[in-house]
Amino acid sequence: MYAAIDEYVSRCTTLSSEELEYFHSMLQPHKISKKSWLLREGEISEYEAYVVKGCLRKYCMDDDGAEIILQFAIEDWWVGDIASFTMQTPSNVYVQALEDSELLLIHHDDKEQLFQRVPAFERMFRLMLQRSYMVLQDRFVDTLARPADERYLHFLEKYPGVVQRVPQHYIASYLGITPEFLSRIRSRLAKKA
Amino acid sequence: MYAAIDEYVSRCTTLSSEELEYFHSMLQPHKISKKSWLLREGEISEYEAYVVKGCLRKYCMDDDGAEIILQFAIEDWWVGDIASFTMQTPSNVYVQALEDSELLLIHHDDKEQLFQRVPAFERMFRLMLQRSYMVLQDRFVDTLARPADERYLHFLEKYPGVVQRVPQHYIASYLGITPEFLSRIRSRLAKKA
DNA sequence: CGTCTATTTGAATGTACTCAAAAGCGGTGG
DNA sequence: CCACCGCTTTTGAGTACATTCAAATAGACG
Repeated sequence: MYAAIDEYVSRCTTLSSEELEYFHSMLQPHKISKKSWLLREGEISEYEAYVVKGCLRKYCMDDDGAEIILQFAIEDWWVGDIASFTMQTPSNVYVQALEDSELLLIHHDDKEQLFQRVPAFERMFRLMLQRSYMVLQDRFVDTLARPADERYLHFLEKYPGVVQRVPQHYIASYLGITPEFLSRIRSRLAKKA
Repeated sequence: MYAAIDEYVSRCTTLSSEELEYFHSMLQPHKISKKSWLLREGEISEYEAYVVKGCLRKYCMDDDGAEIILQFAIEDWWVGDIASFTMQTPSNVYVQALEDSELLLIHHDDKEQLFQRVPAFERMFRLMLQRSYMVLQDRFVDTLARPADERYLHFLEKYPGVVQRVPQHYIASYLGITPEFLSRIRSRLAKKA
């Protein structure tokens, strides 16, 4: 259960076995079934989730009611609404399972306590956040500077395995295009090869 | 010199006067003249900058050599390349002054030391980063979901004062459109009113 | 005043969208 | 096991938002 997350932590920092055990005690194993939500718009995010097994999506609604996918989270990713979680304010995003999934949840209050007791975690989560920021910035630049077909190819490279697991119209949403247009892109690419 | 940044810090955390003084000792006042760079692509970012007075832009180049503006930084903003600064790797962004500006710089090593000595700063910079992340995410969603004319109006609301200080084609770049198109948007809006 | 850069305007083009309908696919129940 | 239902993907035609290229105009600065 904890092998993968321990490996994750060890890439950021080194902990004593007591610290690691304390960390484990803050985590709540949680199963979530396909299509159910971990968080909905308007709710206050109590937990952040580490994905042990499965696949989720984080998305928001624009004013026209269209969904915009912000993140896919598969094994070894964290997912949550940073804004709602840290400020304990109503969320404007949804987090939904795309497959039956196994998560490790950390509660807001436990995370604060963890930071107090083991400052190395404050650092770890700061580094995680930095990484998320860089990923988002790259994606933003990509979206502005590249046409949709290139963005799709980049996506295939960056997230191998996700395409096979996720319905195509979600990928279109992630890329910022309509499902119809992604379909056309794929058929064009298929012809070339 | 330090009044504004102290106010900034006090919005995040409370410090003793020794801690505050120690913080000041880590900051280097720095003047930078219009059109010169604080950081160029390929360089390793040594400093992050707090803007006391003036205006800067952070931007990157796409593969076609077109500039994409990532951030404007005016008074009371921090600016820097998070990726290059934290990982001490070559930057892929530029930070350039758009006006003669006064900055307070913090060196990478000094920031690390600051985190060691005053853990409250680790927290402060994590909160700053969280805010940056949320701002970027909002902008990203805006860019995907909204047409350019609405994005322009949002920009005017969110950053009042920037439009007057910054050449229009930079704003177009920030919005992810061509200068010609922004010009048309503005003339359309002018007709309506 | 002249030069250089920024902005505006025009015409043609392209990328991506909308709406509509057909085809494909997967799960469920008879 | 097959038939049916709902959802996803594909295909087609018309459209819109935004771009490119070119040229004219306006502004800023020495």
